[in-house]
Amino acid sequence: MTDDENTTTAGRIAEAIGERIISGELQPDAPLRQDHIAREFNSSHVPVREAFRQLQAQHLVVAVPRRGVRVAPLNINSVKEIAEMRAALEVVALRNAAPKLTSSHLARIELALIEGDAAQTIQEFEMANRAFHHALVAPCAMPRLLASLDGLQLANSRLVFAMARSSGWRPRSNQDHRLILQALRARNVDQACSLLARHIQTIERLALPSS
Amino acid sequence: MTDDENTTTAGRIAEAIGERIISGELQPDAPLRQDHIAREFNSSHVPVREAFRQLQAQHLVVAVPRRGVRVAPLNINSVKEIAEMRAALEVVALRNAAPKLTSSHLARIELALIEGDAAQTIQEFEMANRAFHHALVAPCAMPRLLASLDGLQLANSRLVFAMARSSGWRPRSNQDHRLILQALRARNVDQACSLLARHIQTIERLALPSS
DNA sequence: TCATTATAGATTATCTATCATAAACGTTTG
DNA sequence: CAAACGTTTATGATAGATAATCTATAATGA
Repeated sequence: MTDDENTTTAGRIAEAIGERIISGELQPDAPLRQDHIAREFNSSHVPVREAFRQLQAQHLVVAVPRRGVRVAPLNINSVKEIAEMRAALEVVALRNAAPKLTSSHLARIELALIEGDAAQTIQEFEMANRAFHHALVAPCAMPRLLASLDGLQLANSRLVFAMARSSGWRPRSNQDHRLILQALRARNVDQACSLLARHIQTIERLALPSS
Repeated sequence: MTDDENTTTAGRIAEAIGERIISGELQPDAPLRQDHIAREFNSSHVPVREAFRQLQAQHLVVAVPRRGVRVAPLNINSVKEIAEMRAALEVVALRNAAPKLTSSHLARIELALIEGDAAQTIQEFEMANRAFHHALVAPCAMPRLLASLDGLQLANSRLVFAMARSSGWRPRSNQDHRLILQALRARNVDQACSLLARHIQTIERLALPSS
């Protein structure tokens, strides 16, 4: 879904470790020892180091010279930061995607919406959520922007999983998504963008109920 | 200024190659052979491959499996893409930075402005330009957003250098920057944000005078 | 004849295995 | 508490193996 870098050993390792970090299987600040990982993936330390550089660029690990890499810490401030970045960038993307939206694009968006309704676990819900937002902006044909948004979505999922782990989780409504799709079907781009921005802020508010 | 990853060999190589790509010394689509670069930097291929992964994350090179990496192509569409991303993100950053701006921050912004006025070459101008925009948003204390903006600034510089190479360059006015600083001194954040967004769009219009 | 295809050799990316060095860490002393 | 020592670990070098790609030449067919 995100990247098909699974052609090289380094890409495979980066993808596998990245998934573990996002799912929470690897805890924040956990050290990643390169020869342990190399043994696990039946490789040498060279592709492992390449994978570390890739994960570092995604902000999933932090590297300190001569002390290796650790899983990136989770700090509550990044919830707001990521939400603000997503709100700003997804609106730009949607505004560029809207004129190119075909009925097949709309069908794909609706499919993600329906899958979100059917989600029973937080993992299923997050997968559908990512699919919805991705389908919404994919037609904009701005590769750099889409790559940024993919990274922000992954970082957001990591935060969602971490918070669900401490606060529990119950199925949520997709009413926001449904209204956005309605606005797009009505060709009301301004409303769709405004709903999208507000929707992302809402997610942030769910995360920080006190503020 | 951008990153102090010069503690490791891989970081040094990535920085050096990145500068060559941005300056235009390395042409788009030029192949980067890992053992040539290793010889040049008196290293083995291991840190070179790490540097490639880092440059790939910055969109400065593209890698195709089993065929190595090449300097990323320059396409005219990315001018608009980068301008839109910068406009959206810098406004977010400035809005978060404004409440924290001290007089020392304002002095640093003004210094970059004055250095831009004194710039005689496009290299000097771009350096001052980057310093201005960086100083403008740095106090927002949003590390992920600042990293994104740094990458976008570098990509923008690469496009500016490439276009100057074909169309020539003459010193430009910093009137936009001056007005933004004035608005900030007057604590008029809304106006500063609006001026900043328009300023970035203006740069895009300079790049594509036909549209 | 000309264009296309097949083939052989050279180049190169990718990765393994092993080793060397130095920094960081933990433990045991003085 | 602090210094010394051994262990662990990151970083990188070196050599070599494999396989994919590229180039140039030869062969084939229209």
